[in-house]
Amino acid sequence: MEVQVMEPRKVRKNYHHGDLRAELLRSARTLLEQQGISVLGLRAITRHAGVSSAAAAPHFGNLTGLLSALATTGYEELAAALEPVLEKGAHAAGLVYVRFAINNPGLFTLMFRSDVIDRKDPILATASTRTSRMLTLLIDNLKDHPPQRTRTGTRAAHWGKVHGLAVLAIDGFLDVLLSSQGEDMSLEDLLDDALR
Amino acid sequence: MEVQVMEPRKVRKNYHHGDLRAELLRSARTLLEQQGISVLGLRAITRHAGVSSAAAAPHFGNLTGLLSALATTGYEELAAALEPVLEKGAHAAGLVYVRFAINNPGLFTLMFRSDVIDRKDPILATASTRTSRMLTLLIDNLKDHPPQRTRTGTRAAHWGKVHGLAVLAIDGFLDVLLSSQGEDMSLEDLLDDALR
DNA sequence: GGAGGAATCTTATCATTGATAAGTTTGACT
DNA sequence: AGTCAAACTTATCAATGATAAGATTCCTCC
Repeated sequence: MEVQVMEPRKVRKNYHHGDLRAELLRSARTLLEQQGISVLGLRAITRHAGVSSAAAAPHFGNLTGLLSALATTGYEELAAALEPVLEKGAHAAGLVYVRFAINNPGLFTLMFRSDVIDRKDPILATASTRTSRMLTLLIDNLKDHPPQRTRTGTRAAHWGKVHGLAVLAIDGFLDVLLSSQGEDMSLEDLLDDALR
Repeated sequence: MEVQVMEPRKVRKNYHHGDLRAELLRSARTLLEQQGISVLGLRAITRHAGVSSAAAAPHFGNLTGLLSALATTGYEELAAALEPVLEKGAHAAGLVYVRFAINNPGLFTLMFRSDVIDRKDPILATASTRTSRMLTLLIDNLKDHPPQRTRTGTRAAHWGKVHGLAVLAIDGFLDVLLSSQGEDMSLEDLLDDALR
């Protein structure tokens, strides 16, 4: 239906979009969440944005550049969502992490698809390490003292659990777990339980 | 270098390979582990097997069919690796799970790439559910009683942790965790610690 | 044992993709 | 106003997966 907020800046006749870079990222994200990662081609994105298929090159170079930029926004959003709960303990933070994944399954998946994004892209690398540093910081604030573990072990254990739950939730395996069991339990309750 | 064991059955002149189906799966797996999932095209696989690019169609239909069959062998191998430790507790089983992922990173990744495999393929679905049933069975045998959890919650928590560690290990994030910390610790030790 | 029929494999072709060179339009700066 | 660089389009290329048509081989039934 092309919900198009009438943009006040440029008239957008033919050439020169105004902020094509941002709109390409928007289009890509919409397509990503609506139709999945497999349709996320250069032509589909530019078509959705209403420009020619070569219009992305000046802004992103190639498809990998565009997807890397999109993944970068994902890491930034995740970090922003994590920040308010930094002091609230790992349980709350785990929920935020998994909820972000469930609410943005395409984007979250893209963030860990090293075959289509360029991890050596400096901007992406910065955002990525910032987010993971935030995560380890968060885990280190943990109240329940490590029983017999290395600090690194504790970090891996928690991040692993949270990340695994996120991935399994996106792939539908948690729903399978839920429906195979008789107990009618919401996914949210299951996560709350598993993250305890 | 094309290490080619002289096959005794068919002479393999031109037509009729003998067991092309198996060889295509072998070629695909080799390429997958050697060069990553992004080069796993129909043409690359058939080229590696020394046949024409249309030779896979009679056996697998299309690329998705081939990759689904390959993923199926992955689920079967994982189940076979898990079976001997079924009684040994969740710690040992977790190690087996993650080791399988680390030793077969491409295959393991493919097994959870729902965009390139067909989860509705009956054979794949059978192998997949068999493996996950084995996993839940294994977790249910757990010694450490669930503290305050639903059984489903315990299953999700354990599978999540193990799967998350596997994924993070493949993507190199655990190495980052290890190297950022001063403690020189092997990945194996880290996993052993985190899975406790 | 040979002949037909079906399955396997090849060749040729098509639509589609990402990349890129060359040309056109626009905005910015002097 | 005039110039120049950036943004955008058009046209084209090599490569991909799919598939139809043809060649080869295996297998079964007479």
